[in-house]
Amino acid sequence: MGGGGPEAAGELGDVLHAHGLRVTPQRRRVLAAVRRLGHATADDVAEHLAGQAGSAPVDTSTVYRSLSLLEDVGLVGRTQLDRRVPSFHPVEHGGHLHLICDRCGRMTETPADAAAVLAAEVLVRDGFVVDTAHLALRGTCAACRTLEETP
Amino acid sequence: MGGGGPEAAGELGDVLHAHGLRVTPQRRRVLAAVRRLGHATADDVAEHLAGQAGSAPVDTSTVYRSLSLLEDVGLVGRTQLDRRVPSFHPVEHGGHLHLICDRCGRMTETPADAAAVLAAEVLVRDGFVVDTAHLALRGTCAACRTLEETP
DNA sequence: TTGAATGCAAAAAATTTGCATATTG
DNA sequence: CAATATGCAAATTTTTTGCATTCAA
Repeated sequence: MGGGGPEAAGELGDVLHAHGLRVTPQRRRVLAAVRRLGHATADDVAEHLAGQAGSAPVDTSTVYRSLSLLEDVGLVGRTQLDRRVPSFHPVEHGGHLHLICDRCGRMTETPADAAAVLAAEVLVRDGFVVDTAHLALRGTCAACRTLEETP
Repeated sequence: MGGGGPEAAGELGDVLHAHGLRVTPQRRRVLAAVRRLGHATADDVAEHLAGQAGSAPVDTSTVYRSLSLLEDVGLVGRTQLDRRVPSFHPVEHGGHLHLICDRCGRMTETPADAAAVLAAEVLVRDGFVVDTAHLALRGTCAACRTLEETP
């Protein structure tokens, strides 16, 4: 059983379709790799796929192209975990961060993947799993900042 | 206004000293550039410095070395704003993040620079300045995770 | 069928490194 | 002075591109 799950494939198809793009085994495999690895560099993904017995490796250029494309459609995010190269991570749907302005009190939302790096870093450093779905950030919003800077 | 400010130079000296490193004009200028630009790629920094009349340009390799070093000592952070290359941004001092476990309620601290990326991203995307000094993250701590996974 | 996607190979970026020389502490 | 940092040039590593061929819709 298990492993992958049909809804994942369906989701990929839906999303790519919605953007007028095609579903190919390479794209499926690249996405699966990112999900499997949690967070991985382009090279990690390529290596992972190359190591899969029974399937042909996926060309580096295709890996890059797929990752960028998956990023475009919002299925993966890109961050800087390693100091050198960016790494990619699956974007879990559903969450937004809440931005709460301490001046005007207004609340805005921003995609949760902004916190992916933070979550990853805190996980590595402290073993703490951040609940990004319920993350509220306090600070100063753009409007209030403008007001402050032009008195 | 003012720009720059003497405390900045002092800070740089203190921090580098604390790490047994030397203060050089190049490092000072690279840091100043990052602070001036807000967020910039290595290339942006090099270009910015090259454009300063009266001072010699700083070699690319020195820019890279300085940025990495400044990152090591915590004065700048690195993120992936652009899709291609990482960008660097000044790290504002001041805090630790609070990690609050929803299971056991215990609070831990972790260096604030973990949130630098998040802050930079939210700033660019939403124009919202996150108050990282007062940032509390909720989630599950390492200890509780272990308990859950081995019932 | 038919345009989009892949693989391959080569090019373009980006980042790092070795070493002589200049500088900092 | 002694040790560290810079600049320069070359090497690596990472990412992108052009094009013929293959494949998904």
